[in-house]
Amino acid sequence: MNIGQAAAASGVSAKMIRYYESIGLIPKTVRTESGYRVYSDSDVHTLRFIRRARDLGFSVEQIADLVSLWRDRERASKEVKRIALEHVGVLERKIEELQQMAGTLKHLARTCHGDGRPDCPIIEELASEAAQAPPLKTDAKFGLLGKATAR
Amino acid sequence: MNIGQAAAASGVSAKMIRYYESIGLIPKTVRTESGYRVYSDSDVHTLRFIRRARDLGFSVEQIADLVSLWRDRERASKEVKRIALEHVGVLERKIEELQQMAGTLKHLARTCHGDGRPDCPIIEELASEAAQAPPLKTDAKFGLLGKATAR
DNA sequence: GCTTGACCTTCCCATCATTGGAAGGATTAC
DNA sequence: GTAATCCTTCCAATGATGGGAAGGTCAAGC
Repeated sequence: MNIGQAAAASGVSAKMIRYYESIGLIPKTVRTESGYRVYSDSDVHTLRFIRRARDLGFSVEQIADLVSLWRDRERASKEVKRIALEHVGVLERKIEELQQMAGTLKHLARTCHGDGRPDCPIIEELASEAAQAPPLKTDAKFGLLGKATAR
Repeated sequence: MNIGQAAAASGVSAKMIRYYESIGLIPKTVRTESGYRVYSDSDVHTLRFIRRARDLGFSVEQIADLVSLWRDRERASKEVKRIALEHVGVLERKIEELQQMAGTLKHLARTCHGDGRPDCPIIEELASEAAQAPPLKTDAKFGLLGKATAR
């Protein structure tokens, strides 16, 4: 079948199939005389595998590992589990971070009238001085020069 | 002060300060004769405001709105609250999505031995046929042609 | 046989926020 | 004066995806 049909059957867009091929996640396919890519049911199966992993938030790099583990009949489930749990850890850290953000904002919104008055705790909090301005990445490769460099 | 000092004082990297200037999030600064950007304490205040909003996950576009609302003494808190709550909604949808992913993976990992044996429910689930392959975005602008186009 | 329309190809560009680096000029410390 | 550190602009890359142009191919209908 052609790429469009493989896309429809796998749920991975034709664009992405070509991209996955270009980065080596999937091998180069056979082509017709005129250059059309040709896919087998087995290829579609692989694409569907990839799509599921992607839907679970795995990165392309992780997916590459999972695909090769999938192909390896002798694999140890230990490795798969390790990748999965590592990813769970990443997801959970991200969740916590978002929850922190949402919590802060909800709290601020709760104390905001939300009417026509200009008073707004949300803005006030954002503008407040009481913030640590920690990990910085400036152009400077070393700390600030001297002391009274400011003007 | 110079950009490096403004960066250190605000927690926004020099790179990002220039970027924010280039996209118009912050106005162009005064320059010294030799072209160095010069920042005031007030500018640093703005940058810190921006950094906080960014830390709360607001997009640059939203931050631009928040900054202009901040500058507007006559603003209605209603608008600020609307932006904040809209963002909370986005965050919560994202959280739910990630929780779904993490939940599925944890469930799969729980049923995986994680030892040297090749049996692995995680891989099996990813490879299973039982998946809907719905919303697709192919190159094709219309559905598949005819019926027996495949070869 | 020829047109038409849907499909395929490659190539480039854009996203979003951020970082990295190169090449070169300015300033400061010593 | 020199070296270290800062600044400048410009270009590129990230990750995964979509948009679109320019052009070739295929199948159907006339």
